[in-house]
Amino acid sequence: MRIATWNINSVKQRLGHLLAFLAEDAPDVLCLQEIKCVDEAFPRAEVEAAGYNVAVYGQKAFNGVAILARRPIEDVKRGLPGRDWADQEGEDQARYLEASISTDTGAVRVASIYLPNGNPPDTPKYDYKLRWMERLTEHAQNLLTLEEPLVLAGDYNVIPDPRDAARPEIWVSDALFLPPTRERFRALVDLGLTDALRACSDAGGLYSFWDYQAGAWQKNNGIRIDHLLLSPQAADRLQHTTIHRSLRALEKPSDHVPVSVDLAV
DNA sequence: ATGCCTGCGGTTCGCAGA
Repeated sequence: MRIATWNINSVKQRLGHLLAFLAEDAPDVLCLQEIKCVDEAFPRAEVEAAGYNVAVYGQKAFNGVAILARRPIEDVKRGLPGRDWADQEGEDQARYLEASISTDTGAVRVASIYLPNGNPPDTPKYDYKLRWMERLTEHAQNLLTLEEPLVLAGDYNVIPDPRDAARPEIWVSDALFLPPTRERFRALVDLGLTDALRACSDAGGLYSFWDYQAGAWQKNNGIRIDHLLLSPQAADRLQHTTIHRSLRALEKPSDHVPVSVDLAV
């Protein structure tokens, strides 16, 4: 089965691209981030007509995550345990959605993750990012005790390694690449998770995001920040990881492209 | 050194993103 993740940067602006991707690539599961709408505004009818079930955790204007799946979506959980950290206005941020997807050989647990950006680093936004990462790690530790196929997929807003940026020097003071960020990402992976792309390739130049500004796409000035982290039971079944680069060349693209894994289940 | 773009809310600008 194919499980994909995509920061779509507004599902309303990108509905055409979304339906085309579902039709042409036909992933079994698609985790979306930055849908930027409330639950009621998600284009559920169009996505269901394309053959997908939908689980949404949205909010007004910002953030928002969803899980689309051809098979039934069960045991849906909105937010990290204990509710998400409140922002300065006291509202919860819709950044984590988890569910179980049935397969012929058992269930796969999937999470759609939109990890906080954290910039600028000398502000509470960075503290929020680091604490969110610690809460995610604590939750992942609990999920791993289930010893089931698990895919933690999403926009982590983390550049794990210098080879994951075309120009690492411009990110050295950025919340996506600062040592505390990378250390916490490493701590998450070190629980026993596998970075699916790195299990398939050691190469540089494999990016999932290109900024809209300054011709980043045309210069291939990209970074790899969208990741699928696999439990041992999922990693054992990993066949392939794909970065769907061509979507960045479309008219009115998202600044991120989908990344997918093929699992032998 | 700064802004470069894009989406959103709400109004022609500010905020957020990365």
